[in-house]
Amino acid sequence: MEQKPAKKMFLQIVKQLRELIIDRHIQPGDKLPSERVLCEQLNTSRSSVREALRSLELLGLIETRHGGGTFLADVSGNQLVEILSSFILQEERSQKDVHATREMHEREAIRVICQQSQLRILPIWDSLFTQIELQQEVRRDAILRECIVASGNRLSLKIWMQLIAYSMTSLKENITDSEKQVLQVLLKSMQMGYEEEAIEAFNEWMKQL
Amino acid sequence: MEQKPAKKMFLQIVKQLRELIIDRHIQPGDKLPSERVLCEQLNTSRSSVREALRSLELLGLIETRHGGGTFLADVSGNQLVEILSSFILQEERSQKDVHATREMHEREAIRVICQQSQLRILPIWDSLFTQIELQQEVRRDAILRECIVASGNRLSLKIWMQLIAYSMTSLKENITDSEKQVLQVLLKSMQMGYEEEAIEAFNEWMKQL
DNA sequence: ATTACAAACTGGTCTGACCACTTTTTAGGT
DNA sequence: ACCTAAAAAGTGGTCAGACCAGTTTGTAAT
Repeated sequence: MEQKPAKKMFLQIVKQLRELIIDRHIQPGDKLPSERVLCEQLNTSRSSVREALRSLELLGLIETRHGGGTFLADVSGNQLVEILSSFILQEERSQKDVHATREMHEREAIRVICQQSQLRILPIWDSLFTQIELQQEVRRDAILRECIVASGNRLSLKIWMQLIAYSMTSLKENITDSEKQVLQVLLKSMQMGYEEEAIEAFNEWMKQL
Repeated sequence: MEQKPAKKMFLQIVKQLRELIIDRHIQPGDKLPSERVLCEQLNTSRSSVREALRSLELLGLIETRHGGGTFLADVSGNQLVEILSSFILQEERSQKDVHATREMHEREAIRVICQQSQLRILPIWDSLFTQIELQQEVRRDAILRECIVASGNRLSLKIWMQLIAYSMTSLKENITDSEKQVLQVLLKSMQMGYEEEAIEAFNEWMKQL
């Protein structure tokens, strides 16, 4: 049993693909091993490999050409954000930058919401507030995604989601009791349009994680 | 040709799932039809349905519980429509979003510099100030690049350079006389660590372009 | 050397099967 | 009637194999 089936296989494969890309120095535009080779090397089935590849494709991290092969997304092919992918996939030590950049997008979204009254009155904020209050299971990234979606910047959303996908932080877990207060401050400040207070609360929240 | 198999099946399924969620008023936290039901209703195979579902799972839009079912992710479900439409429908990149995102990275770099004294005392700021004063040819993007480089976030720098490449703005041209003053305010504010003043000057600068 | 064709390779889709886990139903006993 | 425990059904997780439809590569004929 060299492998623990603890987590979902397709997620493990995503991680293994990342390692494979690093180890073999695969560059953007380069070809990945074929699905059949991959499932043999990773000791899994082609279906699972495909589930992982399709996920990465929806994220825009890879391109597939029928009959041609699977390729690391190429920057030159006017895909705007693809460069991210290679950066995230290939440079392990850059987690700090990924983290900082992700927070940048989150902060900016909060600022945008604070500055636009029509965004501050969205019902989602009250809904979130209540859910947090009622101790319901709320994932951290869900809250942040709402902010970025609300901010209306699709490109920012796309960048952010790619950053999230590969960040090993605790953002994909539910919030805890100790976060309740600062989160409610954040939401209320946002609704009131108090930009600095909202940013302050956000920074406080991030400090806890 | 009533149906175009032009696009990948799993992308079509993602789209159809979106419609299904809308039509049936499926709310966040609600259960989706089972994989076996879906592949029957969508007239496809379970493999393809799974490829679509796994993609959405990596995006955090759905949750799956082994033996339990597939559920719309809490909170974020009601934004599913927007997210999917921007991802799947290959919505053309809005120049506005590119612009806003680029400015976001620039603003953040300025904030970082203001907040770290060792960045504020870099000789480059005095050098830039003098060059502007002496009316030398200085490209707008050169100034901004210095800021982002100084901020130390290499990922942000990579993203920014990509955004610049797609920007149709006049950032690649030299600064004009009318920008001199606001630029010098920006630089001085940065050196002094006056974050709000620097951001103010930056916004003023951008408004002119 | 060039061209045309065949073979090998690769992604795309589908079917069926089995396992692990959860939910629902059912049967038994109180 | 109620409660409990076992059985059944439902559901996601994984795998193996097959066939199709494109692409790439190798090869033979010109």
